[in-house]
Amino acid sequence: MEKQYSIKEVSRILGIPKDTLRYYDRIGIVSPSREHNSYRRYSKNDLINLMNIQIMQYADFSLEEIKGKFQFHRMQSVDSAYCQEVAEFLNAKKAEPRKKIAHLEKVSQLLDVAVETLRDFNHESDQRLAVFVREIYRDLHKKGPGITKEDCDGHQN
Amino acid sequence: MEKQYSIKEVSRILGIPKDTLRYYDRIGIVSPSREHNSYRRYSKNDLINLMNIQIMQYADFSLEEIKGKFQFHRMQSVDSAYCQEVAEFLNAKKAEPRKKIAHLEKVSQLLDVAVETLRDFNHESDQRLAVFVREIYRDLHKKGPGITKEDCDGHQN
DNA sequence: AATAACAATGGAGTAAACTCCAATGTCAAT
DNA sequence: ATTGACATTGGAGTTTACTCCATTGTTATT
Repeated sequence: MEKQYSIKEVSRILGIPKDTLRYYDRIGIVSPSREHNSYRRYSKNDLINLMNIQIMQYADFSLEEIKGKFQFHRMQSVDSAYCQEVAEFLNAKKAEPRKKIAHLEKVSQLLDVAVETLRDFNHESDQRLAVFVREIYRDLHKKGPGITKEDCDGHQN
Repeated sequence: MEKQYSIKEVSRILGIPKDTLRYYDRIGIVSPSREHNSYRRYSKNDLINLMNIQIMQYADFSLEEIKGKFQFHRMQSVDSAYCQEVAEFLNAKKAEPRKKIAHLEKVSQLLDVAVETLRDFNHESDQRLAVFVREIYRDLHKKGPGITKEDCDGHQN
């Protein structure tokens, strides 16, 4: 007979709060079986699913996506067509972290230059800061706002 | 006399919805002066502040942080002590995007390996996937959960 | 005077993923 | 039988940055 786990044990083992486990049950993400007294009994499979969910969340998948796109029992039974489907889904998601990294790299540079400029002002860092800010503005509105700090400081109707 | 802008003009120029501008006013982030009729009148300085806010948001600062840490008029008047203070704050923030990038890079690799493994299973990619997942688990709980997929699949009390 | 276009306000709703609470039920040990 | 630790539920609250709405006021034009 396989060991079953109480909600408290699962919480301790996986580091997921009990309330969160109940929430997952509620929204149908991991719904363990129940004892005669209506206490939740988590199977080892439930634990594996929960671990998979933790990994997915680490990878920035929403619970909605997790619920909609992943049926772990189908993956465990090595359903080849289904594996291809999931592979395609994951493949499409690969663009997301790349985009975020590109964004964060700009932020990182921006902070570097901003700190430099604030620490001891000089024309070189000030220029670089201006360049960054313009670049960000281009990102912000795909077409620039038609106004910049300089435009503002200067004359305009 | 400097030109003043109506809320609609500001919205168009900076691409910020009118409701958002009113919201910023409400929470005291940018509170323009008012006309006799209580209409908001944005000065060029207000516009500059709003642009600075857009940049800050791009750099993942919350409105709370923006409101609490940045007083643009103090920066414009080149208050040296204040500039140092802000420089220190920004400097401390530099760790954040770096950490996020490190995280996203792992996610990116994870997706790569997961897709590879799902597309055509082989021991090499499967191994690499296992290694990644373990690494993520180490990240998740600074000390591992004392349980892994393998532990689960195998025997255990 | 009527209409349209703009403005104001307070307050409610939205998203996501929890998190907390009160009331109640169950179980093991004293 | 009573305590304490554990469990259940429905429902409300949290967070952040908006976003929407209904009602009402203002301005310019017809």
